[in-house]
Amino acid sequence: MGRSPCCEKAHTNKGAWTKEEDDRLVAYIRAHGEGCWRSLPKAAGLLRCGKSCRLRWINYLRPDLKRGNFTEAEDELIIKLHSLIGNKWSLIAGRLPGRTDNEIKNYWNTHIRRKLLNRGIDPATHRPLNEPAQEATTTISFTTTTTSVEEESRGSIIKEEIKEKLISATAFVCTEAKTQVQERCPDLNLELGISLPSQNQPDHHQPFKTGGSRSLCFACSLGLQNSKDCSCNVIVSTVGSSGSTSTKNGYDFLGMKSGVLDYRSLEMK
DNA sequence: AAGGCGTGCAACCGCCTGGTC
DNA sequence: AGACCAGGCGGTTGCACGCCT
Repeated sequence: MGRSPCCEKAHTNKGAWTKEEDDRLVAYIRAHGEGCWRSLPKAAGLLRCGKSCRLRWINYLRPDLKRGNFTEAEDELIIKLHSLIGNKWSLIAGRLPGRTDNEIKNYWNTHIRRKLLNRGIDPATHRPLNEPAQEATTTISFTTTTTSVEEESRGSIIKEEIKEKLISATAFVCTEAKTQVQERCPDLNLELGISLPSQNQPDHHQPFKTGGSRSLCFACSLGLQNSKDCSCNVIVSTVGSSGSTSTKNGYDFLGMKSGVLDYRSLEMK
């Protein structure tokens, strides 16, 4: 059975939005708020697909959007975040108030890619262009399903090394980016600090404390409290011998607790 | 002036994920 | 457990516009 279309395509407009359509959409959302996108077009009297309405609102009509050129500081922040998390445009957009994922994605493809190439940096890997290509995807498993004590301890060494590298890389990015942007946007919350999960149950969404006992999940550290990416209090994946995962309290930072760190999530294409 | 070409950006498409029943 | 649905995301497309020849 094929996937059902998101809306009745036969009776929907496509292509550029007219002023009148924009006005209708804005008026409806002002009156009723963002709600069910599927039913919104009909309710607002628009011959548009719900997805199209959502996109138009998020990328163009939202009142908090910052139009205009990207600043140098924003450029650098995007580059650094991209080097850390790859093409996760929505996550990157989450750190740039007033910018949308689509805008950042377009800006990356049209400006930053070229800028990095001019600097002699591969925009996909953030490495010098003349550096030999490396395997793009590496999956490192340090599950404790091995029976040998030796293998287990080796796994734990690798695990610690990865932890340290992630922490230092993250700290570098956070510090650099924060310094640059804070000067221009003092109100911007740039607490990009990322900590490993505390063994203790963290108080959800408490302010990030370096050296303290509390920690936030990755999403919260990126300022995405209450987003679907937030894993505080929710997830710890434990990999059983069957390979299946189960969830308990706590946060599984990039699979640290589960013992499976999938570098595909950090892959730079 | 006009045609070709490159660039930028809005919008679409298809897939994935999480929630609900 | 699995089917279905809505929302969200990243990749891609297509059009408008400006520059160059």
